[in-house]
Amino acid sequence: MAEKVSIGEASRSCGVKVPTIRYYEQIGLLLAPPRTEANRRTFDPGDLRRLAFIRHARELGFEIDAIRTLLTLQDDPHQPCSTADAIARARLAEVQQRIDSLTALKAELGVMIESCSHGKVADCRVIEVLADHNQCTQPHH
Amino acid sequence: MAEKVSIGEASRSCGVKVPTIRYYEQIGLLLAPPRTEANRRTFDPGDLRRLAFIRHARELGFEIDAIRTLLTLQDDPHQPCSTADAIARARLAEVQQRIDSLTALKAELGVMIESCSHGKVADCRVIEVLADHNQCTQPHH
DNA sequence: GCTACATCCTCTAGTGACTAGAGGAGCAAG
DNA sequence: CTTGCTCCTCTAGTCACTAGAGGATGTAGC
Repeated sequence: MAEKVSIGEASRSCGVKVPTIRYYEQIGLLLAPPRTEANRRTFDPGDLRRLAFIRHARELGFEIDAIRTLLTLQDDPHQPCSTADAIARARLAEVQQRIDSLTALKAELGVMIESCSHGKVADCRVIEVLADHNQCTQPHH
Repeated sequence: MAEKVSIGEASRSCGVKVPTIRYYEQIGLLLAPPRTEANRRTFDPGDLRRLAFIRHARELGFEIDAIRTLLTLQDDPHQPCSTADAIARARLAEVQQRIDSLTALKAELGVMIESCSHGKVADCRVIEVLADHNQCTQPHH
C-alpha cells in the first residue's frame, strides 16, 4: 500500500519549495491532495511523480501552460505524441534564439569592458557605448 | 535653442513605448520633464539622450537598479569608472552563465526530440524524459 | 466653425511564476 | 510543559512593464 507523505517531505524529495507546491495546487497544475484530520496535505507516489515531472519541465524552461498540456498528454497515453513533440521543438527554437542573442550581447559587453581605460567616467568606454548605440559592433537589437 | 518634443516623438525617436517612458518617470529613472500649459510633457535633447541610454542598457540586459547607478555615474564624469566597469563585468558573467545553462538545455531538448518515435504518447521519449530526470544526459540542473 | 481622429493625461489592475510574511494551529522531543 | 519545527490560510510584494478605462486636447480636412 502506497505511502503518503507530508508537503515538507514532498518538497525535499522533489526539490520544489513548499509554497511553490501550494501555488501549483492553487493554479490547478497539481490536483488538490487529500488531507489528514488535522487538515494537512498528504501526497501519494503518483502526486510526487507529477511534481517531479513539473519540476523537470520547469528546469527545462517550459512555461506553466505548456506543462499543463504535457501533463494532460501524459494522462492519456494513447494519443499521438505530435503535440508533445511540437512543444519541445518550439522550446528548442526559443532556446537557440536566446543563445544567439546572448552570444551577441556577450561580444558587446566584452568589447565594452576591454576598452575601458579604468580612469574617470568622462573617458569610460562602458558609459560611452551605452550612451551611443552607434558604437555597437553588432546590430544585435 | 534646443527643441522640445512630445512624449510620442520621444517614443518614436528612442524606440521606447509611451507608457514605458511614463513608467520610467514614475520610478524616478527619468526626471519629470516640464509640461506645456495643457499639461503635456516636453522632452529636450538631454532627456532623449538619457532615454536612449536607458533603452540601450535595457537591451544589454542591465537591470533598472544597475542603470540607475550607471546614470548617476554618467552625471558625474570626474568619478573613477570602476563601478561602471564592475557592473558591466557582473553582467557579462551572468550572460556567460546563462549561455552555458541554455546550451546544456539545448542538448537535452535535442536528444529528447531526436529519440521521439512520433508514435503514441505511451512511447514518447519527450514525455518519458520529462517524467524521469535520471534519463537526462547532463546534470545541468 | 465642425467633425474626425490621433495624441495626450491619470489611474487602476494585470502579467508570470513565484516569494515573503503575518498570524495561528498541531505535533514530537526533552 | 515548553521549545521548536512544520503545517495551515491569506495577503501583498517582486520585476519591468502592459492593458484598458475614461476623459481632455491638438490637428487636418471640409
